[in-house]
Amino acid sequence: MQAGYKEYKQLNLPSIGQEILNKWQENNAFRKSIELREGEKPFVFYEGPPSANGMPGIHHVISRTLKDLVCRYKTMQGFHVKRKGGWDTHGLPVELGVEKELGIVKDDIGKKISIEEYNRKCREAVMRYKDKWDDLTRKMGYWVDLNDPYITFETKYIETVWWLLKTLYEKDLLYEDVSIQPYSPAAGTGLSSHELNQPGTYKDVKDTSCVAMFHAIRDQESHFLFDAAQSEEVFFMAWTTTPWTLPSNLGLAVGPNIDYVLVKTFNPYTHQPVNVVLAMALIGKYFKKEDENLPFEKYQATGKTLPWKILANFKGSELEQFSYEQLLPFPANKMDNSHSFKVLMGDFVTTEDGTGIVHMAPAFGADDFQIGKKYKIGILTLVDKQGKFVEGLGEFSGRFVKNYMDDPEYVDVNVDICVKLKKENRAFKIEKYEHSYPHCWRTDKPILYYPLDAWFIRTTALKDRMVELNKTVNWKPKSTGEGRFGNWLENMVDWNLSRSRFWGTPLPIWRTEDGKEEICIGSVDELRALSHKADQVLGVSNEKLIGDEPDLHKPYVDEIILVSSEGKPMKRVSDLIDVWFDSGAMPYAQWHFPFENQLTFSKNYPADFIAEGVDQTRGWFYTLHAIGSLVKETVIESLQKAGLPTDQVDGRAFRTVVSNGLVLDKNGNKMSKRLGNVVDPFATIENYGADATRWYLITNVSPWESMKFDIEGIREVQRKFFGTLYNTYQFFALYANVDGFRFQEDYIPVEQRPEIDRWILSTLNSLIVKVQAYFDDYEPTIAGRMIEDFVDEQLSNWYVRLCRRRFWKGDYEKDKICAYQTLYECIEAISMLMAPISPFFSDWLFLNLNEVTGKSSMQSVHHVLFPNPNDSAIDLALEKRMRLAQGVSSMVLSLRKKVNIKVRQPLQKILIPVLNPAMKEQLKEVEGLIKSEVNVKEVQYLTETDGFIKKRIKPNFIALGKKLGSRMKAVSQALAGFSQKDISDFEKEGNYNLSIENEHLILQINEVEITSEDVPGWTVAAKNGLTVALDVQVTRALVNEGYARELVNRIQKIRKDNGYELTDRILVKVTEAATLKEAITDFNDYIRAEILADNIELVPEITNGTEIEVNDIPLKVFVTKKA
RNA sequence: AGAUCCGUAGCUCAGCCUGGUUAGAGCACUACACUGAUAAUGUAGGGGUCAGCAGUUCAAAUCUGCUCGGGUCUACCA
Repeated sequence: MQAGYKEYKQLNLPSIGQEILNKWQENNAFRKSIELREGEKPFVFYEGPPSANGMPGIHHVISRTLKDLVCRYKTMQGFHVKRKGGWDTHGLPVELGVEKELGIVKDDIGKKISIEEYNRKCREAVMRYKDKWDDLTRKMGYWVDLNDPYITFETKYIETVWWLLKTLYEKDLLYEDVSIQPYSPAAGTGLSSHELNQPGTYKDVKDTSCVAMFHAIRDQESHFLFDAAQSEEVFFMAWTTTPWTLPSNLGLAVGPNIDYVLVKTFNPYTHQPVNVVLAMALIGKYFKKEDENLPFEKYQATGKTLPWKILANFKGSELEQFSYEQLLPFPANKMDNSHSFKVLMGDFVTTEDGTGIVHMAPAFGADDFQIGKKYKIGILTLVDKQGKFVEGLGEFSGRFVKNYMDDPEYVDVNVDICVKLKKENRAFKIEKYEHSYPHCWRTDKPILYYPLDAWFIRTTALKDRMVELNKTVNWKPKSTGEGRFGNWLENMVDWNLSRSRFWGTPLPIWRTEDGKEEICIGSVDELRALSHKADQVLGVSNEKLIGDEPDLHKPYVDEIILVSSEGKPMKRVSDLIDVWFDSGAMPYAQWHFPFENQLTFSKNYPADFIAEGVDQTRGWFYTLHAIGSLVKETVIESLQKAGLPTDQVDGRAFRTVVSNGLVLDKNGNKMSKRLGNVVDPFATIENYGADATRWYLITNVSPWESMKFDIEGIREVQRKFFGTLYNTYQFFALYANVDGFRFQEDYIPVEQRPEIDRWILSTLNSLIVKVQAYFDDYEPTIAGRMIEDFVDEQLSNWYVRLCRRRFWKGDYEKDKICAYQTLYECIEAISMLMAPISPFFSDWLFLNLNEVTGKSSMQSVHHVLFPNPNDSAIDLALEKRMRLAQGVSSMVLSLRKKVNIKVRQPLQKILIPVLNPAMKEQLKEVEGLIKSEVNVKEVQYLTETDGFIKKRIKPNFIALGKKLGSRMKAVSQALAGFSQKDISDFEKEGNYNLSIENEHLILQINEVEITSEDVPGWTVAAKNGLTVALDVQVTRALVNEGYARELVNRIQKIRKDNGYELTDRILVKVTEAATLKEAITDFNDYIRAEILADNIELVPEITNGTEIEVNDIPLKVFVTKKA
């Protein structure tokens, strides 16, 4: 234990952070905080694994602060809160980073670099910034166990993932299918729907769109068109924003119930007469009303007018199976299929855009594919997986359909296709069209829809369960769960698991070449047994691939050959799985469940709490939730087998989820490296400390709202909150050291302490109630703001200010000890209340106190239990009347200001009109505080009988509103016209008869509000129904007292300037000044007591004294320390 | 294009759910004061058509509808 409280020169938050960090390290504070709660009720938290292949940013600080504060709070509440860290290590971000670094593209893998080598690079790259992350974790005070994290690339982790996959496979929830999927040519892989739903994937782009003209073929069915046109030039018009799909066109879809027209007109580009078919509703998009039926013979190529005329009307259904000529025939898209190039019926066709006729390229659109299948029109995939046209497409062969390679010389092939169509009289309108289009979340390149074989999880089969379970999840904010997440679940599609990449968890499915037999492997043992069998049956050599510590990654797993029941070799399908499955599997895989740690798992499932950014709504939150819902039964079975309880398992992976918002820069722009407005979290913590940073991030806005990050805000928090609290501590330490207060005396019961002590303790306990409630409700922002208000407004600006004298005046006896005990308790409680948010400063504060008093046996504030409110200390009436005192004081100070009388000048009295005895009682209790605070000698209460008060009456709108309705206005007016006598009659009777618009009304006294407004003849201030008048008369005695206090003040300043100790006694000489002599004589005792002088000597002349002024009177004083 | 959240002082935010008559706080700015907590503090001042319009109501920042502006999300819209 230390002798005295540490005192400091100034507040230095970063160095406090450093100091406490060292202390934590020495004491293993984090580990101990968990060990201390061993055996207590667990509170389960899951850490969403970050990927360490990028630098951490300030937005990571906010979500981690949030996680940390909840875990610290729950620990302080007595829960056992384990916090296992984790790393997300697979997936596209890593692979693309490595490709960039090595200067290769996907196609080079396996050619220029072996897969083995490539994956080794990925494994290295993924932990590239691990040190930085660990450093940030430490410095920001995020307590998470980094010694034993789960790592998604480890064999054990993958084994659990495989177990999950096998579970799904066996339930027929994992299947393979061909479908049109979002595909990223730049990344070389398909994407899942939730990858497509990452923020920012949809971007507005300007594409060349084109209305193409498909030449109709005259036959038995279609001849009426040609007859109506009296021409062979009849075209179907179809609009596309992706002209590159036109060579793959195999059909045109129309809405069966949509009205179409045949229009005679000219091609605006070639000026040839043409007849076109389009939806009637869309005529206006291509033709002007005033051009209708203009004489065709007057049409001029250069003219602004385009004559047109409707020749025929018909429904879409009448066009079924009409044939047309292939638009862009090439060797590569020659079709020998009688079903191709026909007009088809499509219910999805609308007349909102385009022409009402939809061009169908089954390879590149899901709708197209479906319809195409139905009508057997075939499929043309004329684009390869790199995104370029295949051979056999003439001048377009080998060209990228979009600029996937970042080629500055790239010429848009879409434009060239349009130009070709234009020249061939096959384009009616070509224009730039702006629309939003999905882009790959990693490469930022446009995706395309592409036919792929892929493995899917049948999430839709469990949709209802997922929706139901979601309703029982506590979402913060609620709207994210109901809206964003709820809608997402409602519109769920099956989860596309396949990724054709290299660095990821391989899909553990092996099959024979003919595809007849297939097996899903669910554990390493199973793989080992089967490969051993294959060694024997097939004579292959799997042995070396699957030793004690097998690497389950590519290329090794691909080399393992298994054997089917018929003795045929089975090879692994080439797919890897979506990296999001890895992270969604963490509740199980982090414990290597069910292979090990069943007990630990059962105690840590599901999570009570998780928190990440909103961007994870459709990412991690979804995959956790989906997997939890899908494997519920299997988890229960496994636990039962292990003889463990299962009542915790209901399919939810988490019970409460907090999604925090984006961090924007101070102007509200998204932070991005490109804009250079990213905030470096290390520098911020370095300069301002983690405490101020965390406090700012939490208290500025609710976590789920996007926050505008402004460094000024941290500065303000530092000054306003931490500065004030530091000052309060410093004040306490200063005097407690003088008096040797170490909380050794008997505890003085609260009810025996002075009013003001009882008040601050009551306020403190009320604060504890509220802070607990808000923390419990995951509303740390409000909790923090309340602590702030208490520290600034109540503790520092009222309690300490009013009690200052109690700490430095008088002997060390009961009142003083009360003051010390009270202030100590407040500071100590604050250190605990704020500990979850600002862990360093709070611990520093706690330890500074506790190292002297030894009140707590704990080594850290994070080991103690969170304060519980002492209900008996709460006295709401007291809190209320103190607010009254604060109000009165504030008004008196403002009156003093108005008449320019400084507070140091004592005044005789204030007058307060009281409307009832209760009010007077309330005020009387706090009278002493008011008097000393505003430096007046007495408080005089004016009652009605004094005849001084002028009252004002107004309706109590809430009470009267319902009763009066529309007569409210009239009553309000009537009351405004009340005389003083009317009001006092009303008060006397308790009710009043009012006649409004020939109607009699009886108003009750509680239906109006009566306040005092004025004390005639006095300067008054009024606020919230309270009025105060100040007696501004300054008598001679008061003037002298003012002088005395002024003199005391000057001499105190000299004491301080001379650097005397608080307890030093002094000798004082003062030059004689006529004006002051009386004051010094009359208030001699007072002055000496204040300045700790035995005597004040009045002398004619001082040669080497200090010159001072007392109320503009110059004089000299000479102060020396008494030997 | 739809869904959703948001729009209150120069800035950051309360208040809105549950309507009630002078719309608050902090920061910033200006002036004055205070000074044994002093890189603090107090008092005063300027600064708001509560985005706009319409409706409901005796009464609207608050409830409803529409419009505008911003964010986020949804979308296989050809």
